[in-house]
Amino acid sequence: MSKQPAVLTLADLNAAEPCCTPLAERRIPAETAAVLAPAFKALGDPVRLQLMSMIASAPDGEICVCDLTPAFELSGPTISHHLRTLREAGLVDADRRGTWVYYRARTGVLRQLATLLAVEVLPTS
Amino acid sequence: MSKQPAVLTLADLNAAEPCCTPLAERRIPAETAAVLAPAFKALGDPVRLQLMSMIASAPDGEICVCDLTPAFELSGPTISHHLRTLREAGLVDADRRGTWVYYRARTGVLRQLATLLAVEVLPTS
DNA sequence: AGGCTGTCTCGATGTCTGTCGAATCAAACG
DNA sequence: CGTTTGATTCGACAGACATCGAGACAGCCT
Repeated sequence: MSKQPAVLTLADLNAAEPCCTPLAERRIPAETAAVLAPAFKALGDPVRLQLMSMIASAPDGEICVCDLTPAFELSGPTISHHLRTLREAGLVDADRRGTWVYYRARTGVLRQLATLLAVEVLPTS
Repeated sequence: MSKQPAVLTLADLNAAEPCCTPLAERRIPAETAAVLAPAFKALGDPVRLQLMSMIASAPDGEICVCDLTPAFELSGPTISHHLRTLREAGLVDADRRGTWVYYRARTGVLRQLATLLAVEVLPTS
């Protein structure tokens, strides 16, 4: 299951080193796009973007579902569905401790995405 | 139509100054999420991510549709549809000059998105 | 054990999205 | 002009998605 795959996987995205060069530097290959697109797709919903922000900015690095759900006017199952989407996109990790489930951001992945979108500042145009 | 709206708009995203604080710094408000999510959504498709990269990394800052279409095994209308999506998300601008249409990246918007995803590096944990 | 609370899964439903072929529009060229 | 070439729009269709209520599951507490 962890025998260095031929293609890039989501697990690789949490590494310290950048997986890819910035979007604007050179054309990204199809395989890379296929791996990264789902992460952007997961962030492409207002509710999930807010959830991601709440999780990533949580004071202790993690936040309880019980604090996330009441922040939206949506049913519990719907929030759970969005959290699962973020999980499957590799953006967050879930961890059950007793009654409550805590979510924490995979900062490595966020950093990779930020690097990918980074744009050179032009030298005085 | 352009009388300084109460809420953030896509046009603001191309400004030089950052529109928002990073995701992980503080929770982003619902209105901000509603404006930014469509941009991530547009990047959430492998074809569009590659298109975006091809446009952003074009040597002259712009690239012809006639160079984009043959790079994929997709019909012309389908590529056109994806380009429209990128356009409506505010990520690219289109410009017809004679027979050909050229696309260029709105680097300001890309920069905003990168800033939003930026993550602080922890001080030796 | 039995009940309670928090979270997730399942099934259903209406909407949105990716894709294509055909038709249309825009500009160049005979 | 008519024709050709490049790009978009239109109409259609299969598949994916957001949302919900009902039910299942996991831990607490008495």
